[in-house]
Amino acid sequence: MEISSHQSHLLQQLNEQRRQDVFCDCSILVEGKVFKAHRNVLFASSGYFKMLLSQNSKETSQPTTATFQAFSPDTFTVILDFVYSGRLSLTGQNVIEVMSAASFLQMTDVISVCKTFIKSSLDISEKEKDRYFSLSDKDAHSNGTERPSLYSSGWQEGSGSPHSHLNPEQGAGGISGKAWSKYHYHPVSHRNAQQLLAKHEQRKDAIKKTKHLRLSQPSDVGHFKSSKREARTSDSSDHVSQSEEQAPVDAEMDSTPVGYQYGQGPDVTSRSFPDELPRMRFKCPYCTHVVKRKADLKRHLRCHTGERPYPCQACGKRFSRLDHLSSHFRTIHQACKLICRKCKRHVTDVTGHVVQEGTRRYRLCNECLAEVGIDSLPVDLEAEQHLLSSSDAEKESRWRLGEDENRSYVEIVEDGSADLVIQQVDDSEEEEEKERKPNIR
DNA sequence: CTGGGGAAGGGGCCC
DNA sequence: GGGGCCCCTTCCCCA
Repeated sequence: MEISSHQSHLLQQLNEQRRQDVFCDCSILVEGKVFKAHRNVLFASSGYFKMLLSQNSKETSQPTTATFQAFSPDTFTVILDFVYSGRLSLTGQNVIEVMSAASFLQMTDVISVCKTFIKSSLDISEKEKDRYFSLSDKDAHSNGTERPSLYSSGWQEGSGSPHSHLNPEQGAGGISGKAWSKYHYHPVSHRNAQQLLAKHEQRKDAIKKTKHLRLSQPSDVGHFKSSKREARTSDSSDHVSQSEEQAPVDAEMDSTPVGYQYGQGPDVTSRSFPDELPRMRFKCPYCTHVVKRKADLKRHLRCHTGERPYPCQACGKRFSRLDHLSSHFRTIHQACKLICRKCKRHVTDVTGHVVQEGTRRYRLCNECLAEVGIDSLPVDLEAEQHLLSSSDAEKESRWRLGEDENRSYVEIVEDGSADLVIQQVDDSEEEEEKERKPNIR
């Protein structure tokens, strides 16, 4: 006969002991703040502590001290509260840090939930963006107060938030992997997020198979960055560089991202990081990349999630970054290089044409085009007429490509960039689009 | 097979 | 934090 309340009761008791510093035999120092805990609980919850404490098991008579500066006390509070309650207080503000810390501490359950949280938020974010972009209201973009706080609902038990799906009755049982299933985070579009994740991974596999193969080989991690980048990041502490050498890199989402692996050295009782370590560094939970700004990490995460929120309205190709889209648009569709590829003379849409040869597009003046033979080279009218031939007048007004053929090169560039319209669309559309445009790389 | 060029994409960093 | 620029690497295509 099993008494279901026993687990939660036991954990509650342990949590009470922790709060009252009863039988606590482990001190964790995070940026100067001391957290008291029980070794056996930490051992059971964290791969990092398991390794740390197992190597220190012979000295059980002495209290263990661990020191961290890789994450903030607030973040560790969230982690420790989870360890002792099974409840993870995730918010949009802390999820990156919590995931990074969980990666560090090798708490796979926490990582999984953080992943789901991020994925779901991205999905919600996309839908919200769609809504706002469809309004074509620039004010809505710039005025943050009008946008819903996508992460405002913390994932806390009994929060009453529509995004909170923790059942208070399920209380403290979630510390075991089996019981964890009770604590699935089910946001508005959890299922969509999972599908999105799977799709992103499939696409990423197809597109970047080579890179992933390289990434998945730890021995090659050191060659992942260019020499310049290595030099740039060399100011990082030993903490980072050592981790990059040790941590197995696996870009697959379904695998467990293993974070920093400390505690393997002789000094396992106390582990401090060098003081010169920048106070806040953001570690990618999927790879060993570390950035200084959260925004950079957010941008970097797109290369793992495969999120491409910026489609080119001219050709449908999607980009993960706005500047890449702008660059693509200027290069491909705006025909920045208004020179004849053969005679190098300046040409306009009147005096020359864009021709397509294989996958290459370039301009030839009418004279060179005649020399080469206009029949031998298909004139690529699509790029120039794509939008003009559209029946959508609004689209035509947005993408005034070649609208004024006498306009100077500089003018075209400047005005064109101003006309660049970014549209955010649902991923399901992308899949259909991908089928329609199989040549998109 | 090889080298050059174009394009994409990732990171650092400034505004 | 977002936008944008610069730099770099990688991949692909072509001569």
